[in-house]
Amino acid sequence: MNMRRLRYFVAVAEEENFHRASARLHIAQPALSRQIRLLEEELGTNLFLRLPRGITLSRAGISYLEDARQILRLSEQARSRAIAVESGQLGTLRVGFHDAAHHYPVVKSTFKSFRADFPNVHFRFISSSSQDQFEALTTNDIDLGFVYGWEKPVSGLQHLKLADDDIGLALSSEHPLAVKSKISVDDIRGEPFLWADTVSFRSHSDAILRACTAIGFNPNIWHQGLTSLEAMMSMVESGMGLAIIPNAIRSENIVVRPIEGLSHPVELMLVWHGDSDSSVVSNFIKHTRLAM
Amino acid sequence: MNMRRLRYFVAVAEEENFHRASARLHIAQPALSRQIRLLEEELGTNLFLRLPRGITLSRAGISYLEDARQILRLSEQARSRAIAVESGQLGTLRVGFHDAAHHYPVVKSTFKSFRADFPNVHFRFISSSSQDQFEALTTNDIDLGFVYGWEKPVSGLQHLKLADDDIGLALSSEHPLAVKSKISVDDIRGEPFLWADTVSFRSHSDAILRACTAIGFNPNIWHQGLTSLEAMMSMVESGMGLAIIPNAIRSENIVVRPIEGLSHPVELMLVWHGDSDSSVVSNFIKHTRLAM
DNA sequence: CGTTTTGATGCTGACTTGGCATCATTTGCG
DNA sequence: CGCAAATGATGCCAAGTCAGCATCAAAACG
Repeated sequence: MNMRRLRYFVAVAEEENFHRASARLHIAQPALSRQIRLLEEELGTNLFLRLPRGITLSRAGISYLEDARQILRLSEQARSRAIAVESGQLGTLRVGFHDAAHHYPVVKSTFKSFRADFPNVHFRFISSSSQDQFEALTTNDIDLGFVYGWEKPVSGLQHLKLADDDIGLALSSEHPLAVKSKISVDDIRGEPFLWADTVSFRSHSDAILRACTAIGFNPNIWHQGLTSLEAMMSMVESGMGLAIIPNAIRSENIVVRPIEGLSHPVELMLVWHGDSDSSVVSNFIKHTRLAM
Repeated sequence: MNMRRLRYFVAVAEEENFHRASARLHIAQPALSRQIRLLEEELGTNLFLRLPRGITLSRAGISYLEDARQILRLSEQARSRAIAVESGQLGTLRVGFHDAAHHYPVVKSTFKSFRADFPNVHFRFISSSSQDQFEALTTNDIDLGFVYGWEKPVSGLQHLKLADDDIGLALSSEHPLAVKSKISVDDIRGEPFLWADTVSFRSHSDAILRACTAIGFNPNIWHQGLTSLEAMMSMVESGMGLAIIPNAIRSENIVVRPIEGLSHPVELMLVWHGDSDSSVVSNFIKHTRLAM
């Protein structure tokens, strides 16, 4: 079966005349006559009724005309869609997200700018830890990852640093210490602390604890097991205790203050697979660079 | 664009391997390799990523695969539908109906039998007078007509007589005359009569009037302008008067009795266009003959 | 380091398609 | 009525398309 035959058939069906159709198709009439006959033989049924003068669509032809038009439409659509996908105008991006990423303005502006230029690209968002994202990138389960922490990407992955940050003390804005612009370790010795779940935040929470003990501060961990930044902040706001979180994390009724001597640098990075030559991905990376 | 290429593409995409796909398609591997390249050139985009070892679908390829499958499915469907239409298994029949036709059992049994054998044939029913049906048949606006009356079909139309009938007197079963099995003209002289609308029933009502006067009966037309048999019968049942209708017309609480000497033969006919060689139409006619 | 796997390329013959000339039939016009 | 126009069909040939075969190139495997 040849698409050309379908095009020819549609032309003849529309003109109900071989000569006019052949002119429209820029081929000679006998060629057209034959192609229609071949199409009919291929289908095993007549598409036209041969009247003493001229032709008309048969019942089978009427049915086939509808389908032929749809096939041609679909065929053209298939081509343009493939090209749109190729050029990155159309498609789906699977993006891994560390929850903290949403607190950095560069993320919002990147998506805003990308969406303005590529409205037909769909996103699939996958919230997961940085380690899981490295994993997912190498197994090609996601196309891009917004990774947060201090881990360096594994080999074969490329990355772009989006933001630098360090940790500080989160406390309710009604807390007496909120008035101070810089907190010393002595200020918070004995204060009750909220602590992240050691499974969800893995080495992250360990590293923070190590940084604290390094400056001679042993936090009084009052409540623990919080599995998200949102949960942590909600508890801080309720006055359940203080928490150590990245400085950029903002929430109503909460202030974050640096702690003298305490440092645990963290980075927000966009990470992707090195040998992916996909236009959607590289377009996204380009927009991220522009949005910084 | 060639459907074959789409089939080849789907095979390669499914196998992700030229050799296996070529075996499945019963062609040599180089031929397949080239057809895929030609398809890619035709589309203007790569469908596969050439990896150092083997191939994978590109993003464009994934998109195109979906569309290619649909095109192939549709193409096969188009063919089988055309053949089904050709053989009369599928399609639409436009059938003209004189309202009286529904009172003859042969109509019901014809449709029942036809529907059992051809469940995929759709009907479009068009209620219209016999004259309008002859017209519609010649202009190919309907495929079949259930025509009622005494008019002979115009030339170029073929017909099959389904039922013979004659006219009689319709009266409420509570009417004193209902006990008589045969009515004489003297019985009904002076009785109030319901009469059909002379426009809707045209020459039909004239002819009946002529038949009445021919036997010296001048009906006392009390109410007139009824445009359907249903309306007429409803009025008869209400005791508004008597009516002259075909004997076969039956309704609850109404009896129809022959009138001595009065005759106006009417026929129910199936009429169709002589040079239509459509299978659906001829199948329907065959079933009608069987149902008689 | 040779063998296997996997895709690409060059060449040739067979099939497909289009153009040209021509035919057959019907219709319309003087 | 007879001739021209309209309309589709057929025969033949050249150009294009496609498949098979042999072969190459690169990478992986043992």
